[in-house]
Parts: sequence; structure tokens; C-alpha cells
Amino acid sequence: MSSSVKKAVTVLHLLGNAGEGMNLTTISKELNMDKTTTFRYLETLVEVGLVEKKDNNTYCLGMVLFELGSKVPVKQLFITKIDPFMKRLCEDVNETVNLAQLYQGRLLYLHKIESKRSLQMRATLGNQLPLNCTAIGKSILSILPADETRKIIDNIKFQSFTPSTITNKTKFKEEITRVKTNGYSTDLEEFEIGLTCIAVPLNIMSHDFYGALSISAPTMRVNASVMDQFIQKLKATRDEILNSFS
Amino acid sequence: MSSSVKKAVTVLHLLGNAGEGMNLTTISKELNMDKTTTFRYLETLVEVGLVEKKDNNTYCLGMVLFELGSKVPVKQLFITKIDPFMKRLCEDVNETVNLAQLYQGRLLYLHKIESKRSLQMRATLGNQLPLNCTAIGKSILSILPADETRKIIDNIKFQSFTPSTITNKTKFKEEITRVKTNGYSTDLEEFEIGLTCIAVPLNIMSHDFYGALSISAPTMRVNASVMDQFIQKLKATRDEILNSFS
DNA sequence: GCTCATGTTTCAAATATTGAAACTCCATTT
DNA sequence: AAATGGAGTTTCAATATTTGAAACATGAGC
Repeated sequence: MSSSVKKAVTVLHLLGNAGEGMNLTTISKELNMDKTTTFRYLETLVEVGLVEKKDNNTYCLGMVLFELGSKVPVKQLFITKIDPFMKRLCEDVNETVNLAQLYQGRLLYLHKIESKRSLQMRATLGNQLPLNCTAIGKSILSILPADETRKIIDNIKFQSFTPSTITNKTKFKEEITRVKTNGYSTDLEEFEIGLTCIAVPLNIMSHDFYGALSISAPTMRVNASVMDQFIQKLKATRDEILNSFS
Repeated sequence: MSSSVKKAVTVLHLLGNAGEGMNLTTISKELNMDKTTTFRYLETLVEVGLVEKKDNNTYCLGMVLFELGSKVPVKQLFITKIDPFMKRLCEDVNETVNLAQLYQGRLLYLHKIESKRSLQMRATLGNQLPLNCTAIGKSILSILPADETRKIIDNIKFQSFTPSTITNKTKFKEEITRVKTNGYSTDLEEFEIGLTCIAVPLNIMSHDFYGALSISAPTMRVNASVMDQFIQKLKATRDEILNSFS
């Protein structure tokens, strides 16, 4: 139902992940939508303020999304509360810090603090990031109730993004077991060549929150000792956050 | 074009202004939309995560809006920067504090800090708040370039909300002149019976920002001396904000 | 065990969306 | 200076979606 609304949302996700403005042709190609159709969606979205059209004919997310976003009840307080911890971690490690949760079976990025020297993540399929090759995804799967984890893993379409992507269900289950044991997860260029991520699960019981906190950095800056530092700092930050909620 | 996308956005605005969850019947009545149609829009919006359906069959804005909202480029920093000043003012006066700007000819509420004893504003038409009977609207109109102000005033449909609403264009122009002289604007139950608002213009030149800062409170709590206090505190906060940007 | 209010599904009629093609505009090349 | 190519925009008939009246389902209150 209402396929146009769904497509419009796909456009929003694409623009949201893009980082910078995109032009009509690029957007229509990324989404496999006809140029004309894409054009009209964009014009409509601009008209209602969900998208902004710059002078150079590029499109990006608009202020009305900001307005609506700030009206989402309850949980905004939640992120407001976690934000300072993320900022501090970001300044400390000087890499990008992410917070995500599972929402309706998919990864939802709640908050991101970009380090000044962060590199742009690639504009993905516009909609959802994969569970099987992101550190955040693995961490979240490691803390869900066992039957829910199984259900979600059964639904994963193990799409391959790089040669390192885990595409085998059995191997992936082993990986999740390992994450459970270690208390952290990694993504070593499994989603994008050159990008390494480390995550720890964040489970705020009192708010029924199942999420994860991650650091993402160019692989070239993450040697074994840096990786170890990141893991320790993530765990420390996680504990501080948990403390602030108890 | 894409009327379904537009209607979906109307639903979002209604839910955003509602404060609390709304049920299907109420939403369809407020928007003058068929119950069936409304139902399907809501289901679609829930499916994409822009709306959340609670157990008691009420709908409210969903987390995906939060996610997208936090990805709106540039200006989020902007509001992050103003937020502390608004929080301080809110704690000081113990009433709700609002920040809005003009966007594509309409009022866009960027940020709201609700005092603990705030009363719920009524869920308006779901989309846009009127320029002619809100303190914020008047303040913004008082600082725009003269020809733009004229153009906007010419487009206002002077809808009446209460007996005090100014519905005469000439009188309204006089009111704007008064606001220019005084440096603040008021809404004395012109939009909603029982609700008084006071606003000051906020013009951040360096960011090409034309907006306003307001306090809204139940009329019964705003006597002449309180009103005077509010005006002074709004002006002081405005100056602090301007200072932080220079 | 009714009754009413609310939410949900069905289906044909009414309407909006789609994409190929054509057109415009602007920058670059010949 | 004309020709080429690339990007954005408009047109229009074919197609697919949306719409709302009516019927159905569910559950709370009487």
C-alpha cells in the first residue's frame, strides 16, 4: 500500500546517508527509479520541506525533517542523555562514534558524532544497513533473547559487500557466539573496503533498549594496539552510560 | 503532484503537534480524510517507521523521523548551539520556550523546551501555524526586508481563531509596525483562548537566519508585571545567543 | 446479550502515477 | 560559431494505485 510514500521515504534515506547533496541523475540511478519519477518525488519533497534543493541543483534533507524529528516523543530525551558520552568518546579517540538500535528488525542509526578527520561512509542502498557485516549489527544480535536472534538471523539475506563479508549462516552464528564471549564485535572491511568498525552492545534494561555503540575508522589507522584501546574505551563509555541510567 | 506524499506529511505534522498519541478516528476527523484512507496512510507510515503504533491503538511520530532529523545537514549544529540558552530561560521562567524560523513562507518550529507545568497546545490543523496570530509570526515579520514582509502579509489568509484574532490587513500592518518599535510581539489569546505568548525576533546575520524566540504560558499566569519580566528575559537571552554567534 | 464506538477488509470506480519521448538550457568540443 | 553531450524539466496516454462506501470484526459498556 501507498507505494509512493514508501518510495519517498527511500529517497529520504538515500539523502540521509549521502553526507552531501546529490543531484537528480545520481539519485535516480542509485534507486533504480526513472529520472522523471525521481524528479517529481524530489519536487514534492521539496515542496513540503522534507528535502532542500540547493542552488547547484543538488538535494539534501530539509529542515522540516529536523522539526518533525525533534517532536518524536520520549526517546529524544534518551539520545540527549547519551550524546555527551558519545561526544567525549569521539574527542578522545578522534574517530566517528555511532549509536544504533534494532527497530522493526532493521538497524536504525540514532546518533552519530563525526570526528573532524572522518572519512565519508559510502552512500548505501538508501535504506537499511546490513546486520551481517556491521559491528553494530553483530553486537545487537549478541544481546537479544536467543529466539529473537535466531529469527532475525534466519531472515538475513547474506548479501556480500566485500571479499571479507560473512555470507554463510553457520559461520555467522559462530561469529555471534564469539561476540557474546568477547563482549565486543568487529567489522574488518566486511562492509566496505578500507573501513573498520568496533562495537559494544548497549542494553538499557529500564528502557527496553537493545542497541550498540561503535567507533568506525579507516583501517589504516587501526592497528592491533589501537583496536585494543578502542575496545576498552567503548566498554568504559558503555558502563558510564549504563550508570547514568541507574 | 504526489498528493499521497503530501497527505502523509500532513499526518506527520498533526501527530507532531499533538503532544500525545492520537487514535485513528481523531486523526481522520482532524484531517477531514476518510477513515479507510487515513488507516492505510498510518499503516504505511508505521511500516516505514515514520510513525509508531502503540498497544492502545494510538499513533505517534516514530524513531525513523528522529534518525532522519538528526541527519539534516549544517543547521542541526545551529540548534544544538541555541538549545542551552533556551533550557536556561525555560528553567528561569518555568514556562514553555519556543524557537521558530520562517521557511518557504511558513512558520517552522525548530525547537521547544517544555516547562514541567506546561499545558498542551491544541493539536492544530496538522500542518502550519498561522503568521497573523502568533507572537513568533509577528516577530519574524517585523525583521524581514520590507518587501518580503509585504509579500508575505499579502498572502496571509486571515483566518480567525478567537475573538481577539486580528483579521484585518491594515490593522495587522499597524501591529507589525508596533512590534518593530517595541522590539517584541505578543499574542494575547489571538490564537487560542487561555494562551498568551510573547516573542522577540532573533536574526543571526552570519547564518542568514530570520527567526524568533518565544515564551508561551496560560494567560492566568501572565499579569502585567510577569509580562514585563518575560520581555526582558527574552531580550537578554536573545542577546546572549547573538553574542555566542559573533 | 444487546448496542455503540472503533478498527479493519473488500471491491469497483475514480484518480494519480509512470516512463518514453521531446524540449530546454548550459557547458564543452569541434 | 555550430555541434555535441549532459543535466534538468515538461508532456501525454497507458497503467497502476488510491479512494470511499459498505460490510465485517472486535471489544467495552450498558
